[in-house]
Amino acid sequence: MAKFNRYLITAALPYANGPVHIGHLAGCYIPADIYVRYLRAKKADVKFIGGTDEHGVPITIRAMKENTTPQAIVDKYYKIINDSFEAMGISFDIFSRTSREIHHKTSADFFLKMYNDGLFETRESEQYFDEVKQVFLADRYIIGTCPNCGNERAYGDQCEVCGRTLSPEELINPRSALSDAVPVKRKTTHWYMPLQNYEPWLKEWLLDGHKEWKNNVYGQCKSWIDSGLQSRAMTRDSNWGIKVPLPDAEGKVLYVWFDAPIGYISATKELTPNWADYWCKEDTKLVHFIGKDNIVFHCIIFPSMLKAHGGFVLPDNVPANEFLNLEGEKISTSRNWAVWVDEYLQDFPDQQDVLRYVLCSTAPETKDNDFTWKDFQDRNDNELVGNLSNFVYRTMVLMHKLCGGKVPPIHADVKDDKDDAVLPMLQAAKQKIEDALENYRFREALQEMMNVSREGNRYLQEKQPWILAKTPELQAQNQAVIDNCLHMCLQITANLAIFANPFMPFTAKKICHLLKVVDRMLEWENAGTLNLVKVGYSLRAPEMLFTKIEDEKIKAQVDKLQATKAAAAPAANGTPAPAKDAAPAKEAVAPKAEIQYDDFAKLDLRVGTIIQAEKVEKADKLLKLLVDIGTEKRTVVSGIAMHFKPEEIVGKQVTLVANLAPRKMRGIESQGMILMAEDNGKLVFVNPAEVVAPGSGVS
RNA sequence: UGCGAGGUAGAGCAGAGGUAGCUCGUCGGGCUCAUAACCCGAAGGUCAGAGGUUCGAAUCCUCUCCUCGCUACCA
Repeated sequence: MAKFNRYLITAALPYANGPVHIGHLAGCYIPADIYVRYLRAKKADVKFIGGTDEHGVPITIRAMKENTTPQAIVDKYYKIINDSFEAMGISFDIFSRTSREIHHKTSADFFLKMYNDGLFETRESEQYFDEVKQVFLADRYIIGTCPNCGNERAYGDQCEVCGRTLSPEELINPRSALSDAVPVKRKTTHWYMPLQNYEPWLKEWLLDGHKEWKNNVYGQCKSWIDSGLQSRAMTRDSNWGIKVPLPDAEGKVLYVWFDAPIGYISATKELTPNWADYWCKEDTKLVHFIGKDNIVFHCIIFPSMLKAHGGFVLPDNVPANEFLNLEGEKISTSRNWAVWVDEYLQDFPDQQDVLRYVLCSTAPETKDNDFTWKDFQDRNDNELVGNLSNFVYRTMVLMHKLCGGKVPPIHADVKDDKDDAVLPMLQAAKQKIEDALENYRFREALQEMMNVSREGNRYLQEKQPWILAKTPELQAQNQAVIDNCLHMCLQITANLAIFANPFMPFTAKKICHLLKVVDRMLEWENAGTLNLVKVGYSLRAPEMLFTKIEDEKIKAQVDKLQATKAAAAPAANGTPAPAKDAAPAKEAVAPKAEIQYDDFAKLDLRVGTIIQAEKVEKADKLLKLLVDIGTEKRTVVSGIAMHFKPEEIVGKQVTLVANLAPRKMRGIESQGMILMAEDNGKLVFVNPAEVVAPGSGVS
């Protein structure tokens, strides 16, 4: 421990094309946050770095499909992701983004330094090109018929139906996933990093020097290194990303896996002018928290880059976690099989610590694990409510009933073995939690913390102060025993706040509030002592730290998941579901910017009746409607043909935006817009609950 | 296909040659300060399967099966 004087902790940069889900939290962000909070409690000099990864081909493709810009996509998800982390108490010192100027400069400089030192080789290769969209295509974005099983939607790198690994050449009838065009080969030049040159060094630094790394991490690295490394392209053909800082490099950007980890450096620069202390001094302990899919990049490629560039510290550890499943199935963003953090926060307000607790205790530290809502409820009800919350509550209640609401004194003359055992128990727990945390065994640390509460309950049960209080004739001597017991219970409660703080910071603060102590009590050095609450202090009224979760709430969550399955089912029969290719089923709802009443008042909303409806020729989605708004009849073109037949909507009342600037669609001028509610892809008319006169205003 | 990690009680995990353990659930009992919470006790395992080494194997070796990841242009 003495070896390091400061800590630099990073958590994988989430990719900004979707919100974060519980798998992200369990695998990476919660362990990282626990570690960081523990270090801060020990008053260590620590910086916790995070941010979104905003480059890469998938974002550009998504933008193309949604007819928007990559920037719009990353802006949207940066906000959602950042808000989710903040609300969950993931205590980043900075949560930056790789689209920021400082990152562009840092990455470009990093590349340039390596370039100037002659550490890249250039190679020309032939890549598939989409002539319609004018972009190079990654293998993944070429679709064709699988030569093995005949699946017509096999990807250029793999067939999802038979699992066979493919190359685009093998596909029968290959076409671009973006435009359906037949891809052509085109020559392109890229800068490669010869990773094989770093092999001897990697063997020494990683294989010999870091045998203490987790099995899954070490094993995978060893396998890569032993099988021989190759040159790897560090640039791509794209116009979204960090421009290659060289002449004649138009249309070339840095490979996202080159720039993303440099994001840790840029974010630190953005955070503090002393960034170099954290990145360049040998007495800094750098730890990367990631999921198992990121192992080679963080353990082999990025360290090789740092080594090649020179002047940077290398990771001391990369405690990668495995994956979290959900109700027995893999979490899937595209199939919407996930518990989204932003939705959890809405559905379970102020219950961040429940999720933090459950995800930590079921974290996939050594193998993939399963999250189920039933387990979530059980752990909350049995462990948090039954054990922890209950101990604190009964301590507070008894203290009020039997000790006048004040911290009772210790009476040395009646102290017994059980009282004396409390201090060593707390000290042993502190030691065990420290050992576990410093070795990245978070589940174990959490269990030790809960064990303290369990010991507290047992102690209280053995002393039975409520029995002693029932014999008034012995009041004088019994009160001393009661005092000792509750004094100890209160000290245990205070210790619990310190122990719980890294895992459940919101709960730790609640305990501080109950005990009327300041947050500084949570400093780690205070753990394992018995002078945290002062004799004679009057404390607050008892409060439950956690409450049971009703069955209906759990059922609602399970139903919500099952509904996504049902929604996906029709696509599954017939043609194979284009799972990853489909636009994510979830449209996260980012709240729009606040507006003033005047902005709202500009809208002219009116109720109208549809008096005519017909399909627009050569357009699958459009219906041409004639809407009667009392004073006049408006022609409106509406994109609802997939949802309604013309004949079934004639006579319906609708809400019309009457002062929207007219717009021509398919040659027809649309004079307004009809309000629709969207429920998971299903459209529903927004109209008055009762029929009103055509032209009635809406406000 | 190859490589890596994992497979231990209903669930989640620990144990790395010497009597299979912890938390939760289940069952039985106790208690009443505490939200049927708390405390005590019990049941529940051919340690994925097969073979081998050994006085002795969950643990070491060989083979097989299952899950997940990586397999170098998904990020």
